[in-house]
Amino acid sequence: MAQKITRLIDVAQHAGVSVATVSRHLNGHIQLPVDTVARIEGAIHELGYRPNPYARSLSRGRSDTIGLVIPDIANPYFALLASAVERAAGPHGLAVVLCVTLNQSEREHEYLQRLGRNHLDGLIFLTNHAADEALAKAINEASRRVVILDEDVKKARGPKIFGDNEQGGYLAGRHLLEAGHRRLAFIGGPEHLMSTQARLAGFRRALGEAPSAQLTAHYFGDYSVENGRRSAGALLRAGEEITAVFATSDEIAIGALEVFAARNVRIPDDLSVIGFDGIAPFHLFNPPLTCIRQPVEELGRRAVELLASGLNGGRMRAGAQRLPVELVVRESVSAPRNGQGSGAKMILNAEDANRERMESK
Amino acid sequence: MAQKITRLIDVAQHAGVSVATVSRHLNGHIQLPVDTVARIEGAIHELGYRPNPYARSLSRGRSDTIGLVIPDIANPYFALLASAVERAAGPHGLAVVLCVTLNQSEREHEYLQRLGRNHLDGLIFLTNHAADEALAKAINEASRRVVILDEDVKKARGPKIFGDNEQGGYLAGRHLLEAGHRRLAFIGGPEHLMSTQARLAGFRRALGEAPSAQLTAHYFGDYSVENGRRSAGALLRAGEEITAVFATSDEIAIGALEVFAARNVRIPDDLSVIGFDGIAPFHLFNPPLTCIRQPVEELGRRAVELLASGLNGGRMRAGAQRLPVELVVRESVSAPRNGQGSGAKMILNAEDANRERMESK
DNA sequence: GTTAGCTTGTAAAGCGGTTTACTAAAGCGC
DNA sequence: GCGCTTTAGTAAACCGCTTTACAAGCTAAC
Repeated sequence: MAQKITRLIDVAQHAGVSVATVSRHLNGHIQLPVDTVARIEGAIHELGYRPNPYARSLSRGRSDTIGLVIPDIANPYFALLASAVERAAGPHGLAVVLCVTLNQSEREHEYLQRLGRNHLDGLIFLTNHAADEALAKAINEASRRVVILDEDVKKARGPKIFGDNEQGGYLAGRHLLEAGHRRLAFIGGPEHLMSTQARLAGFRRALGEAPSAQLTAHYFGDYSVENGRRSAGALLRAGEEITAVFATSDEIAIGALEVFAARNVRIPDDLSVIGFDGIAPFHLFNPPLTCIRQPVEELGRRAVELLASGLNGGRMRAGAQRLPVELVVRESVSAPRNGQGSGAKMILNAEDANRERMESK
Repeated sequence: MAQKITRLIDVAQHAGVSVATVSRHLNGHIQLPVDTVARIEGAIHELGYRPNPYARSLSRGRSDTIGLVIPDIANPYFALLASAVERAAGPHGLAVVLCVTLNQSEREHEYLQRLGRNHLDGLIFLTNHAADEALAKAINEASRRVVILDEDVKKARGPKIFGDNEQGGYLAGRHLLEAGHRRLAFIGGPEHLMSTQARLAGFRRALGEAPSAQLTAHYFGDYSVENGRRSAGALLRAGEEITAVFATSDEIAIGALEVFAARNVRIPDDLSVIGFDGIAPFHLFNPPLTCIRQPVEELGRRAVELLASGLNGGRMRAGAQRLPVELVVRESVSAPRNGQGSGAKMILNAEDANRERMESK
């Protein structure tokens, strides 16, 4: 119980050498005769020595620790990313600490500062809020040690890893078009985010390929269930004759589907829906949700590889890598009912409209 | 760029006092005249000083950091728990580091060792694998600083916080019984885990209240999708005339539902299903899944409060606290087909979805 | 006036490592 | 045997902060 914690000096004494010798041996800075090595290793094993990470970090001025900056670990998308990062970091001898920001730029700056003070060796940076010049500036000052992941930080230089949002939007649009839809709605994340813009751009590119297709409505908001609900509600209220919706995140899709279910909008008979991200168990939904799947684990892995190579003095070439996304066809997209008609409009009766009004306060 | 990082000594010099004075002021160990305080605070602010956490930890012999030991952060259940722990820890001045074990006892011991070496001040310990005497022993040696969460470690003393698994099993069983089921199956986690045993015991207690009810089959395995698939497959293959299944985790339920869907087993017409945990978006499943919901966030919060009080020398009374679980009625349970009262089936789609929305706020 | 007790501070010894500067001993060519 | 280079190893400074031991200056009590 009251046993003393083994220190380097204990190992040294036990092995009959000095602490410096043990330290340099441990860090591979010296080549020792086999019997000395044996004595040292023996002592370490016998005493159960483990270096004190705080002392080590203090002394070396680096910690072999990277921070994973994310908005929210409760979100399964980020959780999966975190898991991938964790697993990828180990083999590089890097520990990772979770830096949850709740999307507050104050906290983001805080972690950037930790990087600046060398309390963290590198950062994998994922932020979800609108452009922030100060943030970009802070990132650029540390550029060799941060990789931007999943969502762009405008004006920040340095390496970035994204899913191919534009292509994802395009695939979603084309799939809907091929099913025969011509009046489409887009429920996006925050309007000025790269991910939203790229998904929208890709979606528009697809629509451009069918002369009669039009983006009848679009909505923006957080990547949240609440935004999904609100936007879906607004969409129904607007009464546009929309036959298909592109919900650009798992959370948005879930919120929208809740509202559609509550209003008895049948998917896909009344309305086709396609999602984005594809982390939630959509294959068991009613109906199974067609969506664009992001390569979440690959994103995390790549970010670590890139950062690790940068920390080892490797050249991290600035600029974005876009990893391919994938269309997962399930059952939430079918041909529009009357070629043009929308069930959505019809089912919105006076009572629903009233409730809408109440809720929107 | 090449600016030096501000150290305590810089602050001291700038304020015209010694480092000890600044340090003691910062740690509240001294009461200084207002003008001295003003000079110190001014210097700190002006120089943008932040203490080096490694130096601080090294010097104080503690880190104000607790470890959250969990099997897998990619699992939404654990992710939600982690999120709650994170949020609860902040106000106590505690940082939390994620200790992902992948259920390997080697890693669990590693983190326990870190605790023993004072690299971590406390541990919230969640393990999912079968009993391990050595683990219990290691935990007992540090008992004042670890709280066991969610799953028991047998023979470990000290504070423990669980959902009320037995009551959850009971509620599930009673609900199924009330719907008229008499031949039931149980798909559990690892057989010797407390959570599995308690859920099974509760389930059996409920069945005991209906003379003709019997637990026709039970399966054990990991809390994994794969186990859900395998057990559901075995269940169908066995050909028992089972009318209802209790799937004891989100993952198991998902795996089982996949198999049922693939085999065209209609839920609830052919088979009623009730789940456990209730983190996944089951309200949008086909059909919406009835389940027992665990108070995940409350579990995390309580664990932190308990640990924090223990670290402050408070008395952590040993023994388990069991937080109440909740039955969430949806549509995956109905009367058995050739049983009586099939008219009781609910068709409350809209209303149910609405309630979901209210609840999730 | 001397002793005692605050108040406001200081100097310096850790905490447990890493690393630089240096030495003693051995190896080697001639 | 002599100078020169390796090899094997040491002592001590240092990383940035906390904390102990102590001192000077001032007030109050005896």
